[in-house]
Amino acid sequence: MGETLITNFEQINSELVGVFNNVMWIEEAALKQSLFKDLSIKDMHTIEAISMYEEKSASEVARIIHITPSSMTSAIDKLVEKGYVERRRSIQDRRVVKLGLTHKGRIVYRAHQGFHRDMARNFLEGMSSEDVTVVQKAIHNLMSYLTRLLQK
Amino acid sequence: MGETLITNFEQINSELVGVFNNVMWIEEAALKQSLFKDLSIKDMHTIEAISMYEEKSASEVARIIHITPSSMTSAIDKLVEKGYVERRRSIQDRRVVKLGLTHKGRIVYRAHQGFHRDMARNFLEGMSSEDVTVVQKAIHNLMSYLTRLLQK
DNA sequence: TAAAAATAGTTTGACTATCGAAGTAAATAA
DNA sequence: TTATTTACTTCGATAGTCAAACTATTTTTA
Repeated sequence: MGETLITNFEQINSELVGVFNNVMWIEEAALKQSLFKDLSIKDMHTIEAISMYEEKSASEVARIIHITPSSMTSAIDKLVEKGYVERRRSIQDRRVVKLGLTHKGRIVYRAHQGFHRDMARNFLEGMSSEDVTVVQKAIHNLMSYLTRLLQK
Repeated sequence: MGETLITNFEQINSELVGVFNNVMWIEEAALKQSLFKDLSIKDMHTIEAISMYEEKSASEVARIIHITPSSMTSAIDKLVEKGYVERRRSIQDRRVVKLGLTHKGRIVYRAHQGFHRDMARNFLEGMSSEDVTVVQKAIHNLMSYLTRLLQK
């Protein structure tokens, strides 16, 4: 590895760390400045995991965001109270609670998607289509590395 | 934008979100499997912010990780008790608390740096030096977008 | 098919991280 | 010298998390 490459690696490494260490906090701060001040970034991730179309059960959502079912219960309690989420008992299996977004929940979901898109757009700023393919490979590399770690 | 490019954008967007939503959790899980089970990912970020060489005050570290000075006090209390961090009163200004890593703190700091490097290496896997430059630009785009948001 | 086991979610109690407000000690300005 | 500001700490309140025990329902099994 030449000196320039090493320098590149160091810079990429340190900016990657910078992004990871700040992105959550920035998302939280953006929420607090928005119309949805009553949501934390964790609430937002719950709403994101519930998502728009497929119905999910409480425990499925808990698994996605890595909290226990009991924590899920109290998280959902608050989101229901604030009017973002609906609880419905499943008809097929009456033990199961199906979660869905209310109108207000859908609005904030879409707004948050917009935030993510802005981030992705800025990520790819000024890239040719060949460049985009390279970046796509990189982010895919990273995601599959993390998935691999997750499975261990 | 052609259809392929749109598809690329969607995939990059969704993997980017996937990375952000999972990386903290994976770092936490990796810590729990390591020799340093008594550290949370937030403890690790505190240690990271204290860093190896330059002495930093308690309030500087608090600013870096976005917590209040009072939260910093109790975070440091625990890291001191567990033997990762040292408190020293500044001689120049005896109100100031300078923070430093102990031997054990330095070991875990280096281990965590290794974790980051592995991530960066996987991110760049199979890339030519031209590709690396492209990826470097992308991650730099993202970091400066976030920095811009942060300043607002 | 009746009883036992498993599953989905909730409640409870304990613990931890966080904050803001008030307090202390030291430095700086008036 | 006194008043103000600064750096940190203490205190009390609040929110998120978990594990264990519990309820209701479904599935298995004897």
